[in-house]
Amino acid sequence: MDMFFVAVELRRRPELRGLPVVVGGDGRRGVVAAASYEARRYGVFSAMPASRARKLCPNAIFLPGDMDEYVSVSAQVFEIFHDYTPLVEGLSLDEAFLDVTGSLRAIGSGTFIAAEIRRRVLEEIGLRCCVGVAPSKFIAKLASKHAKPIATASGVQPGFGVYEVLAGDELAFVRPMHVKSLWGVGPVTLEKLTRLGISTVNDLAAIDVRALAGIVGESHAQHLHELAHAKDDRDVEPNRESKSIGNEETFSHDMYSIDDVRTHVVRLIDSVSKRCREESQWPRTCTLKIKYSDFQMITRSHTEQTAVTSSQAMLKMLEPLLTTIDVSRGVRLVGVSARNFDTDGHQLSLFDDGIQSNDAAVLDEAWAPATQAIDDIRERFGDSAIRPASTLKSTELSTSTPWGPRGVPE
DNA sequence: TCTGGGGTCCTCCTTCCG
DNA sequence: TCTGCGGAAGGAGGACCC
Repeated sequence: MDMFFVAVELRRRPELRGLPVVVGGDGRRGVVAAASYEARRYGVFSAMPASRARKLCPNAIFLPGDMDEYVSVSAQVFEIFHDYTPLVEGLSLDEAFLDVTGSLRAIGSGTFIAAEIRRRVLEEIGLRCCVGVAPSKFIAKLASKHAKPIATASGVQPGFGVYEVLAGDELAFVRPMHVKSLWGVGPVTLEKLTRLGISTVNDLAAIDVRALAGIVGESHAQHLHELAHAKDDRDVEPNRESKSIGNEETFSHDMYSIDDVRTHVVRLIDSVSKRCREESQWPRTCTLKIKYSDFQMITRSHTEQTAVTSSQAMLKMLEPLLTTIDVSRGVRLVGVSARNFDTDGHQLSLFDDGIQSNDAAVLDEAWAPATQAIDDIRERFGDSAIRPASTLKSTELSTSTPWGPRGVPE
């Protein structure tokens, strides 16, 4: 999708079309989540600190994000995708891979399907999208980038809309590109490759994979080597299971009190455990993430023998880890995540059954009726209807960015 | 004057256990 | 009984993606 978050906002506020519009970055510590092409002409792009974006483009209109609306619109777009193939692998809210191999005979060529999807997304939802058509996911991804409009200081050049790379043309397409176009080349890897004198995919393809492994590690080297030779045989996976569920939040002011940190941890646990239950995922491992005021980040995790889902059980796992946090350094961000999911729930100990138990799984079971009641109340009256008492003041420090955990009451 | 949030994957190190 | 080895699992952190 083209500038998805901004495009959704422009649907609601058409008077802003043609103006530099930025979504996100309205908080004291916010960053840009998406920028219109008009804003990009001034050098504003996503992930940029809002303060810098304001300097580059003082006329930009900053809008707070509305994640619920983006999720809803994304679902409508994905419904259209499913009219052409059941093999849809969502990459994010605004991006997906579609395997249309089985639809070619019944519907038409890849480029025909791509054009149809573009037409319907525009007519039915009012958003523009670009499509890359290619024999593999990696090349299709690059082709879709090739199809997008380009913003330059002199204006916005319209893109192709649909760009196809035919089987056999992949190498000719990818070889002249800069290595940073490849998946897996970020700032650190780019720096390493540049030191080796590698700037294009062609340069990368010429280097021995063992020499590359000495620089970036064996697995990463193999991955880059294959991409440089346009090899990518990954299937489109429509039902990829999530490996972890988490929430994190950056605060408008650093925290120096362990009680404040704990309050936010309780709130984040409440949100994460709720999502786990909604998705029927029972985690065995809970991780606490802390970013100090000097931007040093630490993670501390705990793994239980059996899986849990209640907030109380997760708190039991993280509470001892909280005592290792040095709050005197100032805590800028707190995050909680759950992983190591068991698909078949958890087993109960035979020797322990109290809600004061030190065993997280037993605690989990003891709290099950209350947890179910909480979920029922939220289902009927909304997320803000009930919350942990210890979190009643916890939103005071929160950033005003829209990217915090969903379901947090005002 | 600053540097988000939600993920995945990988690597390295340590610990435990047979 | 002690020691060393190797694999599995866990913990921490880095890099990357959108």
